[in-house]
Amino acid sequence: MGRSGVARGNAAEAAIAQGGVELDLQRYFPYQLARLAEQVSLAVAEVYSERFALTRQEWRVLAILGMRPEIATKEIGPLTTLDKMQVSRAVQGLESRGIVGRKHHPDDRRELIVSLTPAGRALYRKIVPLALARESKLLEALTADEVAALDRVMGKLSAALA
Amino acid sequence: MGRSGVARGNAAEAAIAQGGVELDLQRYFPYQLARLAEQVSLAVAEVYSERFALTRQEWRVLAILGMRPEIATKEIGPLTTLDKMQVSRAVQGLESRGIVGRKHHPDDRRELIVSLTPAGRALYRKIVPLALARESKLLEALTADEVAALDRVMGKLSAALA
DNA sequence: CGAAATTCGTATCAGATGTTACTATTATCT
DNA sequence: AGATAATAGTAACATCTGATACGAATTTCG
Repeated sequence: MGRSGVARGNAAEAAIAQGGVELDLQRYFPYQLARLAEQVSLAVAEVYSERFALTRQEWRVLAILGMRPEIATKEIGPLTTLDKMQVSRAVQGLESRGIVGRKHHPDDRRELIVSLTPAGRALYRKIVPLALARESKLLEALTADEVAALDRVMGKLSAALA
Repeated sequence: MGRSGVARGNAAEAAIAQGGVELDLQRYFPYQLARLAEQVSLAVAEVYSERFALTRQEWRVLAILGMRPEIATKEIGPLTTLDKMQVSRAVQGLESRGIVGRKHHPDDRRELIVSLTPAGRALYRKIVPLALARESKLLEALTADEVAALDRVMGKLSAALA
């Protein structure tokens, strides 16, 4: 029988010869995923960051507000995967630039209700088509079947982790 | 004819009635991907962070060193997707704990050559099986075909972005 | 050869981020 | 009701991170 390690690279073989297991970072799924997510994040950030000076957190809050005319601050976290401090800072940033307004909930004065200002809504209308176009451009690299498969598998993985 | 927006949710319909396009963050691919990557990153960080007090950057450098007995610092960045400052700090952190050693390149004293110490190699041998097991556990949620498809599609997307 | 430019790695400082603790308000429990 | 606990949001502090600039070593080019 042939010696072991025939199908592996030299480094792997060397590691195994030393009695160890080895890990190829380039083929390690968590690393691949982190790298891809970083690339995509950078590509998308061009849309909201460079042209509109929004942070990623502010952009997420803005996206949520586009669908919900009014929303309690405490609801934003779960919807955007931001912690409450990140939400607080993002909303403050948006408010300081006149993109959102805040008021107290009438029945619970601890809560703040956030909504887009007219300027905020105008910004939203400008930015969303660009963001959607960027998404389309990214996914153009794939066939429709591949996009569907990716979507399904990512959902499955995400659900398994939750 | 029915009015438009029949197949959409109320929020979408409301946005469209206002003449705007809308974006559902939960279904926006870049957000889904970022969220999944974050979940996976946290799951994997349990392995190296909690038990061995390594940062993500240090873990990546360690992973590279497991395959390359010696490596120039300047090569680490491209292999790990870290910038030179992150590499510098990660290597310093590893050195301060006796996990790696450094020496000058004999023919170019600007460069530093990094290698695992015996303690570093022992750590590597302990940690890699755990990291691989964690990867397997994550991917258990998928069928073999799904894993293959995911790998292929991620590679395709990543290549298109590079 | 010797000045200028380039490369490698790091110090330094500014800004971003996470953690803890606090204030204000409301809910709960006796 | 009144004390106690819980919740929403933020301030304050410590830490992490990124950008710039620098010193040391080497290379390039006049």
